[in-house]
Amino acid sequence: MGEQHRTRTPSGIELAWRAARTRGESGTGEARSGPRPALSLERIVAAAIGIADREGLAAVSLARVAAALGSATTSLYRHVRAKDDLVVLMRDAAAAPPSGPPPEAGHWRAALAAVAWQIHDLHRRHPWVLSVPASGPPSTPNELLWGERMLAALAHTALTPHDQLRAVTLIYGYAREQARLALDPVVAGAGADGARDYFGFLASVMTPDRYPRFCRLFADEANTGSIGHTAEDFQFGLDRILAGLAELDRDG
Amino acid sequence: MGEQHRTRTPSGIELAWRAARTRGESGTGEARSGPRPALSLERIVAAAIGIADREGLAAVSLARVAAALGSATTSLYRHVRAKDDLVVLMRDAAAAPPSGPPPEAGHWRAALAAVAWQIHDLHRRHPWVLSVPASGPPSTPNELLWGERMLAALAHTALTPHDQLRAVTLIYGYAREQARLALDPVVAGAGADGARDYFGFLASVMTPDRYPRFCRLFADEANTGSIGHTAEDFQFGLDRILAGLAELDRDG
DNA sequence: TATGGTGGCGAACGCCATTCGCCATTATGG
DNA sequence: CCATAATGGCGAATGGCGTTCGCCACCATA
Repeated sequence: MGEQHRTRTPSGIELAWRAARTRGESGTGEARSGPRPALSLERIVAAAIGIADREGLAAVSLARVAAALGSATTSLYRHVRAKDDLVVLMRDAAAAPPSGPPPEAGHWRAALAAVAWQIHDLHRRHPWVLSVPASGPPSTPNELLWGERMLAALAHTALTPHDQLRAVTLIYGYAREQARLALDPVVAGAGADGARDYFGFLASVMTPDRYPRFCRLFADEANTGSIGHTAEDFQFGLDRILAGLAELDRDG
Repeated sequence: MGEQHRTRTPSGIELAWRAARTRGESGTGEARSGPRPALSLERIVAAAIGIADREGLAAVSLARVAAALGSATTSLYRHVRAKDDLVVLMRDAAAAPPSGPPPEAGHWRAALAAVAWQIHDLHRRHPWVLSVPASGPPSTPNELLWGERMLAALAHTALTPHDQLRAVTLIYGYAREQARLALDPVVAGAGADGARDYFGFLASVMTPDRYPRFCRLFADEANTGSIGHTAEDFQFGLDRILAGLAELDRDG
C-alpha cells in the first residue's frame, strides 16, 4: 500500500493492454486463491458487445450486462473499476483483429485503401463504437494494430515518419467519420429511404435566401439520394486523400 | 388531434429550424394567452452551453440547467420535449453563425481552407460538441450554413454537384474528427505534456513483435510529441484533401 | 487444519430523465 | 367587466442508473 500510480493514464486503456498481454499466455497463469471465478473480462465484454450490437450503446447498463450473464450487477466491479473501463474494453474488442496476415501485397495506395475499407466495415458492424463520447486518438491494442498496418504500407512512400503518423490518423479518422455519417441520416431507422426523408426534410426547410446553393442542388433530383452511405461516397473521399498523399510522395 | 406526424425527423432538429425561423421575426409574434414566460429557449440553451463549456457535456443535467436559471427542473419541459432536443439545440447554437459575410475572395482552395479552420476552431471552443453521441450528418441551420459557404467556394471548380456535396462532408468531417483527436490525448487534463504521456505510455506498452513500425518510429524522439493537436498537424491533412480535390478539378 | 486473499452479492445512496396533475396567470370573446 | 380557455411554472413521485460498502463463501497455501 501507499504506492502511488505512476501513470495517470485512464485505467480502462491500461486494462485493455494488460488483458491483451494476458491473452497470449493461455494456460500459463499461476494458480490464485479464492473461489473459481464465474465471471471473466472476456465474458463480460462479450455480453456487453452483444447487447450493444443488438440494441445500441445506450442499452448497455451494468444491470443489463449482469442479467445477461446471470450474475448480480455489483459482481462486475470485481473485474472492472467503472463502466468507462468496460466501454474502452468494448471498443478495443470491437476493433477486431484483422483476420489474415497483413495484406502487404500490391501498391501502397491499394494497401491503404484496403485497410481503410476494413476500418470502415468494422464501424458499420459495430455502430455503437461511434456513440462512445470523445475518446481521443486510437489507444488500445487492436485499434493500434490498424495503425501498424497502415504504417507498413506507408513505409513504401517517401513520407517522413512524422507525416506517416499524420497520414495514419487522417485515414483512420476518415473511415470513422464516414461511418458516423452513414449511421443516422437524421431518420433513425431505415437505410435507403432514410436518406430520402433527410433530403426531403432539408429541402422543405432551407430557404433560398440563406441557402441558395443547397436549394439549387436539391432542385435536381439526381443530387438527393445519398449522403455518405454508399460505397461510392466512401471511395470518393478516400481517393481524394490518397491522391493528396501521392502528391506528397512524388514532390517530397 | 389524430393527425400523424408526416415526417419522422427527430423533434430536436425540427425545433432548431422552427427556432431559427422565429429568430428572424423579432417582435412580430402574435400575443399569446397565459402567464408571461419566465423561461425561453434561448435562455435555456445559453445556460446549458455555459455549463457545457465550463464542465463538459456530462455536467449538463436538466436539474443543473434549471438551477442556473433559478427555476424548477420540470419547467424546462414546457420548452423542450426531452433532453435530446436540448442537446440538438445546443449543437446548433455552438455552430455559431460566421461573423462576417462569406469570404468569397481568393482561390477556391484558400476559401475552403478558411472555412475548414473556422469549423475546427469552433469545435475547439466548444469541445463538448464532439461528445454528443452519433448524430448523423450536419442537419441544423447553423451547421448547414458552413456547408453553404463551402458550396460557394466549390462552385468555382469543375466538380459535379454531387461531388461538391461529397467534398463538403469530407472537409466538415475532417475538421470535426481532427478536433476530436486533439481533445483527449489519453491523459484527460493537460495539453502539451498530455501528448508526452500519451506517447510515453504507448511506447512502454507496445512490443516490437506486434508493433514493429510504431516502435521504430517512437525510438526517434522527434516523432513523439504531437498527435494531431498542432496547427501543422491540421494543415497536413487539410492540404492532402485539398490537393486531392484539385486533382479532380483538373482531370475532371 | 488455520490463514488470508479472492470473488460474488444484498442493501443502500444519490443522481438522473421523465410524467402527472395542480394552480396562477393572461388574452380573448361576449 | 366577466367567463373562458389556453398557457407556463412547479411539487410530487417513479423507475433506472452507476457506484460504495460490508458480509460471506470459497480455496490454494503454509
